[in-house]
Amino acid sequence: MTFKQVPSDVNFIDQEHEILEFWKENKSFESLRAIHKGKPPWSFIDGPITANNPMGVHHGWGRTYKDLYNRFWTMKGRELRYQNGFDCQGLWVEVEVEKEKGYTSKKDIEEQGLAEFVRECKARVLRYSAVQTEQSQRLGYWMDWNDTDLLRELAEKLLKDPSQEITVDGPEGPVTDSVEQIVGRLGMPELGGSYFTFANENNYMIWAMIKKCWENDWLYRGADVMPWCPRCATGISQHEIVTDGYKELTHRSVTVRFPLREMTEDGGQATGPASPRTDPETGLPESLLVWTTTPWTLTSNVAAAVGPDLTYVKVRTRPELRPELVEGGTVEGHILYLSKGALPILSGDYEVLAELKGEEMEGWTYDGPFDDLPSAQKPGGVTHLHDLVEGVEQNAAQAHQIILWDEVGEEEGTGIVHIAPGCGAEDFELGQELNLPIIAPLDEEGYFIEEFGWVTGKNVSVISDPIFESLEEKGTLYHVRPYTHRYPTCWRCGTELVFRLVDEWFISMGESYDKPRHQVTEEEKAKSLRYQIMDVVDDIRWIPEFGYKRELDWLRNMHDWMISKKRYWGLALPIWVCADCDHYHVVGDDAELRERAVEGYDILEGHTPHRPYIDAVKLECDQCGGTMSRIPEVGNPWLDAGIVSFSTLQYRTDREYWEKWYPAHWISESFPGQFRNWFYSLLAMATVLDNSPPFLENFSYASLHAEDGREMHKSWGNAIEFNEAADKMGVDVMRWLYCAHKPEHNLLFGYHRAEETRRRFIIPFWNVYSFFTTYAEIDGWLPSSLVGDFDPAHPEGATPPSQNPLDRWILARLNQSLARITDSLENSDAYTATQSFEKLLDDLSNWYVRRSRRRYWKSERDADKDTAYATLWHVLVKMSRALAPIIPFITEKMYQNLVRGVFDDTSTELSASAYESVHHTSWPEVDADVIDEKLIEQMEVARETASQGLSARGNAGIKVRQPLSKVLVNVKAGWAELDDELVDIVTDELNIKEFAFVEDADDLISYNVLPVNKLLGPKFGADFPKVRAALAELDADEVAAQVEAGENVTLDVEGASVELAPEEVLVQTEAAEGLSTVDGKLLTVAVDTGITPELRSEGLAREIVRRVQEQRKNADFNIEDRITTWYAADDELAEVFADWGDYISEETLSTELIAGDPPAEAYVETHDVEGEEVTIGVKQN
RNA sequence: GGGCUUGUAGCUCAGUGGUUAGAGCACUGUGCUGAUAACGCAGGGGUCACUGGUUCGAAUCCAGUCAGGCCCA
Repeated sequence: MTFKQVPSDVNFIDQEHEILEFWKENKSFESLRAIHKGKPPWSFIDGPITANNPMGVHHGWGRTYKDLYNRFWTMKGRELRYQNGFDCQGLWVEVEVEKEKGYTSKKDIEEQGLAEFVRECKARVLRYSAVQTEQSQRLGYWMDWNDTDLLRELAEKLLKDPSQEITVDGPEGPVTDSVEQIVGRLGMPELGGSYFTFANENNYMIWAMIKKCWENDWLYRGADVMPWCPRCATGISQHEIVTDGYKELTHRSVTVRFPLREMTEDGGQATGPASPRTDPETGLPESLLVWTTTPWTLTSNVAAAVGPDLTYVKVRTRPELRPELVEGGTVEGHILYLSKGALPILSGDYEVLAELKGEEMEGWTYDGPFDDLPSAQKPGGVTHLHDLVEGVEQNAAQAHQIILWDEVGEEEGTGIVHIAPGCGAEDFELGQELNLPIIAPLDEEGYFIEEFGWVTGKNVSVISDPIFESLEEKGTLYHVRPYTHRYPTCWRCGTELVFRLVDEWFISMGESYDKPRHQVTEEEKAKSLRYQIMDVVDDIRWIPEFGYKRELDWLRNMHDWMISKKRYWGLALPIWVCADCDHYHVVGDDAELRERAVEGYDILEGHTPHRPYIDAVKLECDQCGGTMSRIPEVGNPWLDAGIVSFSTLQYRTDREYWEKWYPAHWISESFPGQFRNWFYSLLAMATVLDNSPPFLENFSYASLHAEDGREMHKSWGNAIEFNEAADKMGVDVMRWLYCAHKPEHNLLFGYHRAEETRRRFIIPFWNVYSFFTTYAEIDGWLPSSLVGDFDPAHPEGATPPSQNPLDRWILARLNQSLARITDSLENSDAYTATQSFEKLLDDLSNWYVRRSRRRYWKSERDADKDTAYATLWHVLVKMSRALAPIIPFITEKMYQNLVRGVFDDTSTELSASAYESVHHTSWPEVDADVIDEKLIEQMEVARETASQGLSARGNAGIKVRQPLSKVLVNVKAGWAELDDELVDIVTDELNIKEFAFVEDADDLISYNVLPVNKLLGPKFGADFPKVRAALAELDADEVAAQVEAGENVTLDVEGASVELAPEEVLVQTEAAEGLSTVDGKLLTVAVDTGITPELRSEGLAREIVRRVQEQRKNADFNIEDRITTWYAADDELAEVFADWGDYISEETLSTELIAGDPPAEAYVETHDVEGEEVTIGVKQN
């Protein structure tokens, strides 16, 4: 048994599929769990992914981090839960199911039946959880995944017959239950697998949380005017609207006259339609000028607001001056009131008659734009929320008057704001303060309700034109203009939102005190959930650090949490309301529900706690004995996701288990959005339930964009689907690309980046491995020294001993890098880890192997060769094990060959039992003893010497193949000269015979002198530029000599003599005379460019060797094949063959070197070497 | 409008007051090679977003402006 030779060109993607198959067949993940069972826990709680569509490449980014740290901490000897989560409930699923079924409204859902709709939602989630599971597996994400066939089967059966009894396998044996209940128990200990937020336990755990809020007096039923989607027929909460919602839209804004009413006889204001108020001077009718971007709200006008301190103007319009500008309108003028700053809004000629303060206008009454509709005549207005207008006797028409409001500005509009308390949040607040009537005109789907006359039954989306026409008819329309603004839209379906008066349920966040946090008292804190959560936030490590500030900022500003939604598929809010007395009660769990139910529990029995079955359950009111029904609303989906640090950790059923796994050591999601969503809901719910942090470290990352820097959108043609990416790039490449990026910056993802990543890391790494196996197989080398000492957790064993400086150096670098990588990964810093790996690989591939090739290549198998193999094998095994969490496929492939291929029970030579998978091994240990800092520094100097030497050769135009006699090196202060063993490496690399250090660089260079800015800047201040100039005047060589001798340098600065100490002068070197010199930071390197006849002959010999090697390759010989070589050459080249025959034979593995024409069966080429022709033939022996 | 964050080569990004601002990719030239899809050496490529300030000296510190991203109003 020996290593398998590995080609350098390999199909990584096919290989990944083979490895997936290998893991599956061998149940490698299950074995991993068995190995680590009972070790100290490392708790990761997964943020649930919405199981509604296939996952995208942006999910791949997050899942790579999750898998990486799961694997890392596993290797560090911790036990993990490996539970993935699926987010299941909510509007997003409903919307997709509606699309699938071709539904267009809530009516369709209700007509088709809620029970069926909810089953469809569950089935969709099951189907896509299967898709996402398979995609995650493709990524190499090791989790406790469900059998995807079973998930799909459950989806089918659920639709066919949810009550059918089935038996499925669980970790502790088979479980039998109805299909519906099996689905409701997914993720529970008896079934294992991913958690699903629709699970019964998740729902009941939220009930317990809401009950606790209720008991703390933090739950309330509120009314508010909220953004509302008429298509989805539901309110959109603050969480949802802020980022995803706003769009730049152009609407038609309308400016309207509100005619003022005449004063009453007693000097008061008219409260009903009265004669129009006219200006005593001109006799013209007077109006307020009012502007709005939402014409439909004019139907519900109640009042008009002015800024008390703003200046308003009384304006006479003069259409009669230029009647040609008046299209079909009256040429008679008006008196208009508007704010002074809004004058530009006026069209046509006008004349300012007077100025007045807003506060002077308070109480003026006016005729509303739609007082002719019945709605304006109803006392209190029109709303089903009667509580809000209790005691309001006036109707809207009677209530029309000017009110004062500080928030009125004049940047846009007319400075007079139309107030419709049923159509705007601020309007509503004002209306409540002033006890105004409320007109709430729209039903759930945006249709005008009864009481609106001709408007009734029309939809808000088509009402603008009829409104304009009606205003035109009445003569109150001033003008209509396009207006572009940021307007909220539905994040799910894109429909423009309207503002609608609704009653919803809220969790109170408590007051946000207007003072620094440390001044908030304990009593204030006890009342305010907001500050309690902030304290919890303090106990968490946030990566990146600004996450801490973000979360606190959100908490300072957030409104009460609206937890209800008027939809169908979701958490059934456990709130029951009495039909008789309006008292409500919150149910804390299933047991309480069963106990208190007076009706309908039999209908729920056997079903999961979802609509419609849960709605059948009635309770008895403990206040009045009436019948209580559940409110129809379902819960906000962030409740579902936020409860998982309790629900999935068996908080209600096994407190010991919960204590073992709570809080999570680590959670991770993409930060856009999550500070207000998942992070927030986790924090809020943990604070309510346990007043403790639900996680200790939060690692978050930015957004994934396409390579063009824009967001990925299918319609833009720049989107890449996950499956396509995986099978075109390969997931190791994707994972490296994801990790080799600073997470707080947006990641640009695409095929060019992937190709670059592959070439930068994956391919060179594979090629080092390929190099090793090629020669180790030829020589039959095996890591025999480990026999008897083999530890499957650390299969590379102890650092192999070596006297070779390159070996010692790469082993030092390996362990130095590993120390840094370990530290980085412990601190969730994959970026730094990948940078260290890339540097290490560069050292390994482009220096260690480059310089060590001959040790593997030489013919005889000696101790040095064995040491070389032992070193490279050790480095490859240890390095690939450390890389395994990041790139699990390629490292598995290497492990199977490098370790498992030889340490096998069946092997006769190395009988030892390796783990089946690289992922079963432990995190490699740093061998600090071999980190020889001095050697690492010396090698740096050696590489720099070689680099400058090559540069010097290049400058002189001499090929590297041509040997030269001498290289001269001056090492600058602070750096040590090279040891002999490193000198050999440099001369070999440079192809130069003799290496000499020179004490001072005089012979190699000339000088340039500069002031040391850091010292002389402060010393001379503003005179510094003059000192610099004076120094430049002096002879540089002389100054350099003085400095070298430790003498002061004397300058003449505008007649004054100035002394500079040696350390105040910087001596720079410049290119040389005679030699080819390169001056660098550490060294000055010069090569002697003279070529003697002997050197020339040797150069030609190397040239010949090179040609023969090329022929071997062209002839497709194997690396180890022995050959016979013929040559036909004249003069100088013939001599070279004669003089250097042994060398040429040895290098080319030629057993014979024969002068003369090659036979027909040889592979022959004719070359031109330095103008001379030579024919060479090669033939395998 | 406020908070956080970013702006450096064609691209991706390093660079926390000091000599001539760097790396990788891409491009050009050249060299090396029986592991490499590579690699080495050299070259072209810069308004360090802009303006002002502090300083002998600013990509770096300060103030403001502009632009992008995230969050909030």
